[in-house]
Amino acid sequence: MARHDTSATPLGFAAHDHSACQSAALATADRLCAARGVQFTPVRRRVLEILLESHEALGAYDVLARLDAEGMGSKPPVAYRALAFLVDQGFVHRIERLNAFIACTAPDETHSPAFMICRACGTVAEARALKPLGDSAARSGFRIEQTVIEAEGLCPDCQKGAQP
Amino acid sequence: MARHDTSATPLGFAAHDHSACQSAALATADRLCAARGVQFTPVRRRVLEILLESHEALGAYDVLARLDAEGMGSKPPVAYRALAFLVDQGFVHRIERLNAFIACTAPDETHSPAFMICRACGTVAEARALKPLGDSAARSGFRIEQTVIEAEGLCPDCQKGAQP
DNA sequence: AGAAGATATGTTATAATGTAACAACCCCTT
DNA sequence: AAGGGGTTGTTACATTATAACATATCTTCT
Repeated sequence: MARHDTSATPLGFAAHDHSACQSAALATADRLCAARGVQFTPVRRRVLEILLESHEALGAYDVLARLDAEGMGSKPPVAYRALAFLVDQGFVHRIERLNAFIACTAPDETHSPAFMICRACGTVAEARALKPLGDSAARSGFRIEQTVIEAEGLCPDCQKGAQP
Repeated sequence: MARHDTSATPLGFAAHDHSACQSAALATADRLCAARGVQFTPVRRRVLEILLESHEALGAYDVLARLDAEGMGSKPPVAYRALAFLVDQGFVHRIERLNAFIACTAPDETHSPAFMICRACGTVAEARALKPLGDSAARSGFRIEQTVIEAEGLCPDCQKGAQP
């Protein structure tokens, strides 16, 4: 936890303009919610902002703690419901491996995301997933609706740091 | 829960000889533990047997309940430790999406597994994973050590059953 | 504007999942 | 038999998550 510069923080492992990416994501969320006729309420918006600000995977209780500090809700269901909404709308992804949530980097495109999780620094980078099962699924007759793809390893910075 | 025939139950979505697959998996585990100089203790063996018998993904507390019923341990750490051992040795996989564990179908080969999880009946089938990130990882410099690949959808049987 | 219905939030309470820490035991070697 | 490594037993607790119901807010229709 300590990734709060206003700009030029890494997105994944590449530098980017952080504040621009934040406001773009919020604008996209505004637009899509309006288009879909769903409510982008203050709590929901604030939770998305929290995830965008930190640009890390945060646990539901981390998010809740921030909401609580701001007087926006102190009980687990408040955070879980907002997170469920954001995940449903595709603005946030759940990282199963970490029981955590992270803002989507491309909320305006439907995509099957994949994540790279650094086991040393905890950074999570989103990537585009390839078809991970090839035709095993087709051959077996299984109809895939959604996939979880999460790679764990060492990010470029932490490799330099000489972790085993 | 209800998949306990002694043979010809589906492995994933294809029929197979269940009792043969069980005893083969146990023999492999015996052999590998001996080769690796680690102890295949009664609790560890029993946990693997439980997972092989059910041939489903079971939660840690499901496993614990069975151990308890047999007088082999009643406290969570007993189950969690045995499961951690089996996962370390590659005899069991953890399904992140379900917080559950399933016996590996190919414990003698090192592999990066992928799973197909039927959302209707809960059956979990193991498949071989393809490289799910292509060169995103290589391009970004991320060094992958382990991947979680879990597809959720409908198995062939449940598609017939007309789930939406 | 007002009422009805749908949606969202607040709250209580509890369920489900997972682990740290230490004591006791077992087996093997010295 | 003493010591050491690994395994198990147990206590206690931490973390993650949800059901259920009351209240509030928004939306739509008249």
